[in-house]
Amino acid sequence: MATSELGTRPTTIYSVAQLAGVSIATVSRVLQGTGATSAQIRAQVLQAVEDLEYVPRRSARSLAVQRHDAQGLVVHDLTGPYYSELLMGYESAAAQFGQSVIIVVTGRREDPERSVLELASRVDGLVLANSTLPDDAARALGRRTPVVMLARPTVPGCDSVSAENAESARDLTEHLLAHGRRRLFFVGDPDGSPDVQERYRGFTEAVSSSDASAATPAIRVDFREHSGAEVAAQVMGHVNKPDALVCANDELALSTMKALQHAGVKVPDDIAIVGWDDVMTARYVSPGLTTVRQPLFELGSLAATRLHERIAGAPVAPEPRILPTELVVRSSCGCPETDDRDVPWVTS
Amino acid sequence: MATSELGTRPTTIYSVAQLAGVSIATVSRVLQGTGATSAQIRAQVLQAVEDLEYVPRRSARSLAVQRHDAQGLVVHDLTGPYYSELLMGYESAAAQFGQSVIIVVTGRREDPERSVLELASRVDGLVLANSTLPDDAARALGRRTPVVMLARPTVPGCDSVSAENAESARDLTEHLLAHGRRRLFFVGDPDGSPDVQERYRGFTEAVSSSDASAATPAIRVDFREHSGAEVAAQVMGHVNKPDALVCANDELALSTMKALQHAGVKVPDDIAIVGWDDVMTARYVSPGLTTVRQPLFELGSLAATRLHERIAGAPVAPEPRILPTELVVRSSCGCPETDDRDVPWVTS
DNA sequence: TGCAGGCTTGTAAGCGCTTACATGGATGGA
DNA sequence: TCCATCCATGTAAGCGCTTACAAGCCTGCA
Repeated sequence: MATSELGTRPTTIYSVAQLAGVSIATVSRVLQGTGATSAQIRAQVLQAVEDLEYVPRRSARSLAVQRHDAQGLVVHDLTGPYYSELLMGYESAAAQFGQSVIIVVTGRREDPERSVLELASRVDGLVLANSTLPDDAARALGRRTPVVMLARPTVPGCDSVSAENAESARDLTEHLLAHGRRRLFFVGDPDGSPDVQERYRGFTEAVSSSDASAATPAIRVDFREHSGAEVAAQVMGHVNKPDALVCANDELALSTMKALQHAGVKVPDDIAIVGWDDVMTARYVSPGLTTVRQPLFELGSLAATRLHERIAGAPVAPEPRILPTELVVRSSCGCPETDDRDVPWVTS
Repeated sequence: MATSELGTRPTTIYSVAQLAGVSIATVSRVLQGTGATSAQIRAQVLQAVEDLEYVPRRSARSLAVQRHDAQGLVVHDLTGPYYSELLMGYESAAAQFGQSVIIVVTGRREDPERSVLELASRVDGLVLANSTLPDDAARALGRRTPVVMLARPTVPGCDSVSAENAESARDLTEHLLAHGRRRLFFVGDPDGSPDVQERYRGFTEAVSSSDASAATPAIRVDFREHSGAEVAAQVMGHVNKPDALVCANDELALSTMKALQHAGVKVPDDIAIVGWDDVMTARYVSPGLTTVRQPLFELGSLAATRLHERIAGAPVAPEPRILPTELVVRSSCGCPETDDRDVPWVTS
């Protein structure tokens, strides 16, 4: 019955020990389940814990055992469906291991590197998503604490997990080629993130091993929704209009599609459009957006798992873990409108 | 140049003190900026810190000062655009105060209450979103540590921040009534969350102060996208079909709209549909979804700020803070299709 | 020249927990 | 009946940091 005022902090292991009539070592042992304890004593201690509503201070434990039971997740931002899925997967796996997750968003920090360093001092390991820290900073960090890179190439001393990109880019591009498209543009900035870079690579590989032509370089725009108008303008102004656009992600693809349609362009008849991520909107627009689904939840969960293994002492994996992706064909690529069967609002 | 092996943990305040030739107290003082220090000594210490790549252990500091410089954010899940915006706002504000944020998702925990308790022991305060913990648990927590309720009515001893609901529900409903709609259904489970409950209240108030009729009780379905088919089936099977649906959120509204359209119903001609949240998809579907925009980023940021104030010693606010929402009129309500001006893909 | 008072720095006592080691009582075999 | 063992518990030494207090030095004024 600890009706302690807020601000009073009396309930420590000492209070419990005193109430239970034992030493603090015994309390610790029954709470941790380490060491042998008699049923009698155990019951007393547990009773005292309950009466006092005792919860051990984490910081004291962390200091004593030199472990935080926490993981740090560092991302550049949190916008869009990409990160919420990822985060769900991450938190879910971490919870299973009894790990807390502390998240820092570097995009809004004045000094990301010191935020991360400071984070490192309160966790047992870190997951670094792309565009958060430069490689050398990541490597330095990797010398200090376990780190796993997310959606980003490995650096020495760090693990890496990501979703497949180049191959699905090839598939997607070849799909467009099979539809007879011959003037393909890539939309997105390959220097913006490793993901986009890989997608661009797959795209160019597929195009150059065909008789089609691609606009080189890509239409370099920011990842986000607001870029659509700009892309449409560039496309419309081009002397030799494309007949297909491979966009670096769905937000880009969708806003471009809308802007184009707004300007009177028929999608996919005049221009086919495809993207990445399979966001919710992709199945709601008309035509449905052909895209690539990434196993985001699994990716997050894999990152947490790998980090946990590293923390537990596993060595750095020599090879990056790459999760397969899945082509989701709808009709923005030129395929016929399907009679939605895999869509949440239709009972099968 | 600390090329320490991973696993060696030698760099403590003692190493720094030794290298700089001072006492640990002095090191602590220059690092904290507390107490007077001579420029000479300060430079030596800073140099040693740099050479050793020293970063203080948080747990030791936390133990000593009885503060974590961390806030806990407890949410039920993380799906959808709702939470990513909120989280962005939260993290952003917390970062400004130098607070870390630890997040726990109760939806996937076997024992939410003890997860939160355990969280409480590593932060200085908590924000509890709706559907995470029962009121009595929240109140108990509020006696132990500062807590701010998010999108959820206040309980004694806790603060509360949320977005306006009932009033915008009234506005939305009256808007539908002004379009001549007379058989309005509410879709969503008022018992599911305080938000929905308030929206339902606003809805019924507006309907009952008009000559329209409402189906009572509401069509009670889960918040999520997959419920659309079920709603459509119920609507279609109804002896006296509605001419307008007020849905508890956009996912529900959108999937219902799709399912209805799939069944040949014209939206908005046969049935008008409106929702809540203004998710990305709302502006991409056809007809555009009329909805209510909540200031999610601000809400998150406000929660973090209020919690920070509480931690700093401010008393519990007597009144909940309620952020205004905004009606976003598109055409699913029966308004004419606008020539999109406020939409990201159109350059104004 | 002597001493009060102001600065800078060091000393040491915690913060609350874990755990190696010491201790004492009960147990069982000779 | 005695002693070696084992088991349950207590004692105390940290973990790495902060901070109240003591101590030493220098300055300036009487």
